Amino acid sequence: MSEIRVQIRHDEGEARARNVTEGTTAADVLGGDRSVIAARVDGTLRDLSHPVQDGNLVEPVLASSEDGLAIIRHSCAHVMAQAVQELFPSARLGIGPPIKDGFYYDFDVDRPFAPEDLVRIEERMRAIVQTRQLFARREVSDEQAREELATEPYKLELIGLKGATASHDDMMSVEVGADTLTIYDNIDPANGQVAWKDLCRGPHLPSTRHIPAFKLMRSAAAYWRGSEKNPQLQRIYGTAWESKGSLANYLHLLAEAEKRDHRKIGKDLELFHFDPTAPGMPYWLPKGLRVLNNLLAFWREEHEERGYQEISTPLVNNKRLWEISGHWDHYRDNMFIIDNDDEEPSYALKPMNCPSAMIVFNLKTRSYRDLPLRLSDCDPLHRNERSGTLHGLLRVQKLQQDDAHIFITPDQIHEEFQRIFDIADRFYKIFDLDYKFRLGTRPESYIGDAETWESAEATLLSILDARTGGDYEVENGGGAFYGPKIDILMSDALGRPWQMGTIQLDFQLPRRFGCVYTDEHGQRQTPVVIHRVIYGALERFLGIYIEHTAGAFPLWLAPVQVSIIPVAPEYVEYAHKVADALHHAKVSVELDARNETLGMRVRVAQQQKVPLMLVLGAREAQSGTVSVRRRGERTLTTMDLGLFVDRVASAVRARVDVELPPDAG
RNA sequence: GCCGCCUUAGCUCAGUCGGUCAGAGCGGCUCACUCGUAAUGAGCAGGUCCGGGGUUCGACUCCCCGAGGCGGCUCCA
Repeated sequence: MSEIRVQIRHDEGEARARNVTEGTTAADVLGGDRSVIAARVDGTLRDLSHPVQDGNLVEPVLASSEDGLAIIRHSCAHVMAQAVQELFPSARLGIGPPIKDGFYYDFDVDRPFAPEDLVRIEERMRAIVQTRQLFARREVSDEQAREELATEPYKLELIGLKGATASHDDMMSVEVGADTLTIYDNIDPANGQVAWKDLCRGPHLPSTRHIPAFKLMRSAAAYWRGSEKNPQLQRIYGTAWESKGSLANYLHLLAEAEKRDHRKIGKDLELFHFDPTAPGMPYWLPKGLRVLNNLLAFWREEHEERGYQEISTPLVNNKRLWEISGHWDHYRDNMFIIDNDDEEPSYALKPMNCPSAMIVFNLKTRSYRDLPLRLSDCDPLHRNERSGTLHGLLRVQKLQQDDAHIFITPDQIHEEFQRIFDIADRFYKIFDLDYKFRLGTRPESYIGDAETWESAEATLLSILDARTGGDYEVENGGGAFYGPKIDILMSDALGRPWQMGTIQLDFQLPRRFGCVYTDEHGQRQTPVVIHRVIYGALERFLGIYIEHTAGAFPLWLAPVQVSIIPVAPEYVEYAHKVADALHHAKVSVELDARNETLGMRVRVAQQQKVPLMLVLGAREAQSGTVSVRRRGERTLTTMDLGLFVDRVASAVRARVDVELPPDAG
């Protein structure tokens, strides 16, 4: 046999050359380390059984690496599909890719899976893992694949889409790439028989015994190839890890994340309520509204400083307005329409503020000297969402955006965008939130001409490139119907992404509403409008922020900033004096003089996430001091009442944490 | 909108394979204790078992319809 020469590299270190005989596999080259479950050959992930070629650079893929976990999860998806088809012979296969923290597989089945089915499937999977089936890769022609998969209509459809899918849909391309089709056989080592097989690009684990830990999570319906027009398949989600410890750790993290759920915290802290009579439309309770008002007060200060002028406009408009704006044709399904049988025309609750801003712009003749004209509008909006899409505060039907419409000349676009990005930076830094950008381009349903759209998209692209150095996503077709947009995304406690702020470029609405300004040559011009929100919807922002902080708001935002706990009834009088002093200094106080033990009342304040607690007894009453306990800390500080009031009040005003003297006992 | 699951006291949840089983803890109220930094003790009150139909001698329990919620899909701030 002839010799070939390969390079082997471990841990990003120096590559070392080695001579091996032809036909040597990646596994042979990399040695018998059990934590190596695949190979990267010249940068491409391969099975360990892949024969290396002369000149290849071969690197190990560890089970615990990101690629390794994806392979474990992908192989686990196969095991699940095999179990499902063994238990439900009529089940037909959809696709089964690895995803963040796990995998799923879609099936066309006679009836949806019940929770008990998942238990049975999981048991069968454990049995399959026990048998140590081998994953064997085999290249097949299109014809051969069609023949072997004749009973799998969805796989046949994928074969027909081969090549076209790779660029369009990552999930589909897991099954078929652009090149030769491959089938993975699961071989039972006991008898050498093929126990199961699936059309798949791979790579896969050497055998099922390399799946150390997995768990099925839930089942749900999902449209075939992600389109509502297609039939629904039944999807089972699972998770898989390189060790039992990692699985346990992941499940623990999930449980912890659930405790941060803003819906639970909102109830515990009495922030808001959803009533069955108003789905998706929050009742703001006193404490929740206080937080919301604090957010808005901060927002107003910052925006007035930056030249924004706030307006408020009608909640209900005649449908004529929505016809002019295009909402009637492009957004009607999401609008609450008030239809009086005997009266023409209809009215609708506003789902967006933009048309009203156009009307305000048109109230005067405008000069280029008036631009940029920044009109903000935080009115409540109503959007009639499809049922099944609501989600606590994160997806509501009544919302308030920190909205603004900025009328500018075309050559002011770039600078105005920079100003908006600066505001976003300032806000998100204060709240310590992570975010990323996403560009949304022209959707299927749009107004205006393609050329204008393309130039607007190009403008946004160049701004984004300059701002982020290319660190952003592009969502084709993700724009608003009137223009392309840059969205700002954040994640909830479970890592699910949500669209928060958005900055949208609009050449269409000003034209539709006949907005004009006079330029420096006395010519009438149509302004460009930027629609922008920083918080996004206040409801969603607060929901995300609750999950981010687990309800432990910073001092300036907290609904109750100081909780006062007198040690015994005879000190209640002094406690009232302290409460009054704080109240007059515009600090939000709660006095807990209930007939409960001190420990109990401290505990309640702690659970209510009150930032500061004052315990008042004989010592304090006598010396005119307060004994301060910070949320989450056990160390106490005793300080003069007047000093404490000043410190807290100024910290609240400055929206910073309060500074207390070092521990004085 | 689609699929599945869920809905019992203010909250969190037991429970009945259809028959005095409507329960617990927390919370609330009352009383006692008068308390120094994450749960003092005792007693009392509190439920249209989501709503509407149906099956049955009998329905919180089974069936159908509806509402709301949860998890996804689709759609979006």
